[in-house]
Parts: sequence; structure tokens; C-alpha cells
Amino acid sequence: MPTSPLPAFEQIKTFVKAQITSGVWQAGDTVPSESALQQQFGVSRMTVNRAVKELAAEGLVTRLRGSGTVVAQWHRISSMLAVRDIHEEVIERGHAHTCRVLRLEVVVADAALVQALGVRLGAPVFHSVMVHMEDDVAIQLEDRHVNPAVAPDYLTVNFQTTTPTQYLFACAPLTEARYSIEAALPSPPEAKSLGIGRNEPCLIITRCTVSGAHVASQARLVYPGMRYSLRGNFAL
Amino acid sequence: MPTSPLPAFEQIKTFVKAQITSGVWQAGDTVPSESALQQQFGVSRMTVNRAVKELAAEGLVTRLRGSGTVVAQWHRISSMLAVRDIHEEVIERGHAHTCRVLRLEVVVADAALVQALGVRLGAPVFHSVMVHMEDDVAIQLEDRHVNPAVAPDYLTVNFQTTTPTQYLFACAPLTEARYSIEAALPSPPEAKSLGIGRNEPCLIITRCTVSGAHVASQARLVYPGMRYSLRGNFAL
DNA sequence: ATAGTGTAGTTGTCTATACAACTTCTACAA
DNA sequence: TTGTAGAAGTTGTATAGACAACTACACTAT
Repeated sequence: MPTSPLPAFEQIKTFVKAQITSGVWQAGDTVPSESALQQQFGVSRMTVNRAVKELAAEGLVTRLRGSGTVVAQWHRISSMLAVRDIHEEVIERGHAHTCRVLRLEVVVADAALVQALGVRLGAPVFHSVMVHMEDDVAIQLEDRHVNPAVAPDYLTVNFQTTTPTQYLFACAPLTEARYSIEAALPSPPEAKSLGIGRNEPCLIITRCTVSGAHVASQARLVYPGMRYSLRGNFAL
Repeated sequence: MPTSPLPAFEQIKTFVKAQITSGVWQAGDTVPSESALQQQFGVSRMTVNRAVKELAAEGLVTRLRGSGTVVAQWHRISSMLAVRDIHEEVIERGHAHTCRVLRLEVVVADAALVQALGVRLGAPVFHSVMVHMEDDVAIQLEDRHVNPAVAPDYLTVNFQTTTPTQYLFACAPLTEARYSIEAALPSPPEAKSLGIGRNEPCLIITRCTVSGAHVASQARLVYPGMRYSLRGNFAL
């Protein structure tokens, strides 16, 4: 026979979640204290503490030392949005991923790159433009500037077998990333490279990755709006 | 003097993070076992367990009972993307939020609404269209269909003082949400309501909220691309 | 009335120990 | 060679207790 249907702390979490989702406990209501739940379930306080602490980490309740635990005001309608490596994403869908390199060059840093990458004005910066295809359909245009201090051999990489994301991960461990998502029209050359009309809206993700003290790279990822959407879900 | 420099489990987390971000421990490398870290830091195993368990929850390491702990292959470049109540969002930026209701009516469920809300064909469904303004600038158009079984008094709500999101939360506790984000052009009436051109790309969030067995509502949120972007960041 | 004090209650952290569940490797037997 | 059994190592869960840090409230002295 199954010795443990569920660990005790999971049972407590399930109980509290059920009280909230059924409406018995509403936003702002106080949750029973740890000692009260401890007696109710006949477990030690550490077990209750773990259960409620994890619920707080999930955002379902808010805890305040000395005061108590209350049901969070609005359960965040949120989800982990993962901006992943395009190669893995395509492979996971069971399709073939190919890549066409349009540019791979050294450019001179202008004011915008000085701001973004933290290099000196006029310093060399690697620049690559490539189109990622999913079963021969263009799905992403990747326009990337790379800091030579982080990836000095960037220009010699074979991007038929390695994606820039993979290579940069191998060069230097990532410590920080900032991104923004917006809707905009592609530039004329971008539209041509993706094989779409100039008036077709695109989802544009701008991402800046940091490795320690250096900004490793800045990428502009252009997705045709008709062929791509970000999806997510949130449960409990 | 600072009474508590940092809790012991936080110091251990910081140490492990530093080893990873500095590249000393790379993806796939094994992390010292709990008993090894216990001796290294002179704390009990429960304290080490908490530290490493939280790092696993953050996605930095992968744990396998009986085998050990390894540095995660790809640190997820991800962030919590919160689709929040528009009223709170505007207020938080220190601006004034106003709302103009364009439609508030009962419609008859067509095939698409049957699919989305789980009501019967021809059943009544509430429909509202409103424009949210941030300091008199249109920032979001909200086109929403509501299941009458969940919010029977939806048509009588004063949307000058309450947003649909707030009202629906009060009606029934949310248990699930699905959303998708895409780029598209607004429909002609949507463009007119937002005061933008018909060729200006928009960020469109489609969200479906579920309360227990019922689908509570389906919302189409249209953001002018030039006035709005989703931002996020990921650190360590 | 006001300010300060003390007390009870709550959460945050930590210890030392114990057992369970699982993986990995070695040693031994068929 | 193959398969099984077992030992060692690792993580998962749980306990009983302790102290610290903080809040909220009642009470007291001014």
C-alpha cells in the first residue's frame, strides 16, 4: 500500500488553497496562526511553517512577523514568462530549426551602443543579424550586438550548429537580464528578411544580458505577429 | 551596529550563487552535498537543506534524491510577468485613472463564446467595452465577455469607481487564468476608440479567467504599441 | 488625554536527531 | 558474463524545542 498519499506539508497547503479558492477565506481575511494549524493537523510547527511559507512564496498569502498571515489582496494573475533559446523551442515543437546568417561583422560603437553595452565610443563591437526558420518558415529575426570583452571569438562561431544564446552561455555565466516586450512595425530590411509585409505588426523583444561587470550582449528579436504569440497560464 | 548581518541560510545561498555566477561551478557540475556544506559552514543540515532547496525552487540548481545536486543546465532567462489590474498600475505610476464605458449590454452566445465561456448556444452573455485613460490618454481598450452565472449583477456595476477585474475578483475567487500575448493591428472601431491610426500595431493580451467549474470571463485587452510595453528583469 | 511600558501572540530562524526513499557502486554468486 | 544483494551516500520529510524580532493591545503613570 502507498505509505504516504501526500506529505503532511502538502496536505496543509492543499487545505489552505481550498479555503481560498472556494471563497471561505477571502482576500484580506486572516489565516489561522501556525500554532492553530499545528493543533488542527496534529503536526509540528516546523511543518506548518514550511507549508505557509511556500504559499507566501507563491503569492497566495502575505505574512508579517508579529502580526499574522492574511490572504493576499489580489492573487497575481501572472506566470513565468520564459524567453528561451529559439533552437530549443523549435525542437521541442518537433520541427526542424535552421538559421540563415545575414551579417557577421565588426562595427564601431556609436552613442547608443556605448549606452547599452558600456563600451567606449568608437570601440569595436561584434554585430550579427540572422533569421531563424521553423520548417523553412521565418519565425524570428535576431539582431544582436556582442561585447568583445565577453566573447572574443564570436565571429568564428559556426551558427549552423550553435545559436548565439548557447555560445554566450558557454562564454560567460549570465548574472542578469532585462527585457521589454512591445508591438511595432518592422523596419523595411527586417520585413524583407522575414518575408512579410511592411505593415504587418511584429512582437519585438529587446533583451540585454549581463555577466558580472560586463554587459554581454543586446539583442533585438523580431517575431512576425501572425506567426508567433507568447502564452502562459496560472493555476490555483 | 547591525544586529543580524544575514541569516545563515542566506549566506549559504549567496555563496553558492557566487560560485555559479563567477564560473567556478559551471552548468552540469555537482554541488557539494548537504553534509559537506554543513561542515564547511558549521551549521545544521536543516539550514543547508533550506538554502539549497530554495535555490532549486529558483531554478539555479537541480536536485535528485539519492544522486545529488547539480548546477542547472540553462539558467532560465525568465521573469514573472504580471498582468495586473489596470487601475492599480496607473495609480502606482502616480497618474489619474479614468474610464469611459462604450458598451454595456447583453448579447446572445455565438459559437465562439460557447467555446470560450462554456455556455449554451443562444444563452445570454454580458458584454462590455471600455477605454481606460491614464491622464486623459487612452492606454487600454478592454473588450470583455462575462459569464452571467458567475457575476449576475455585472450590468449594474458603476465602472467609474470599480474596474471589471476588481468586481469579478469580489464575485468569485479566481482559480485559473490563461493568456496569450501577440502583436496585431486594431480593428477600425478599436483604433477609433483609442484615438490611434489604423496601421499602428498594438500589443493584444487575451485572457481567460476561470473560477472553479465556470469560466468567469474572457477579455481582449488592446494596448497601443507606442504607449505601452511589458518589462521584466531577471537577476542572479 | 497622552505618552510610555509591559505582556501576550505571531512569525523568522536555527538546532540536533531520526527515519524514509532513492541512486550508485561494489562485492559476490550463479 | 550476468544478475542479485548489500552497503554507502544523498536528498525528502518530520519532530520537539529554543530563542529572536516584531506587532498589537491593554495598562499605567504622568
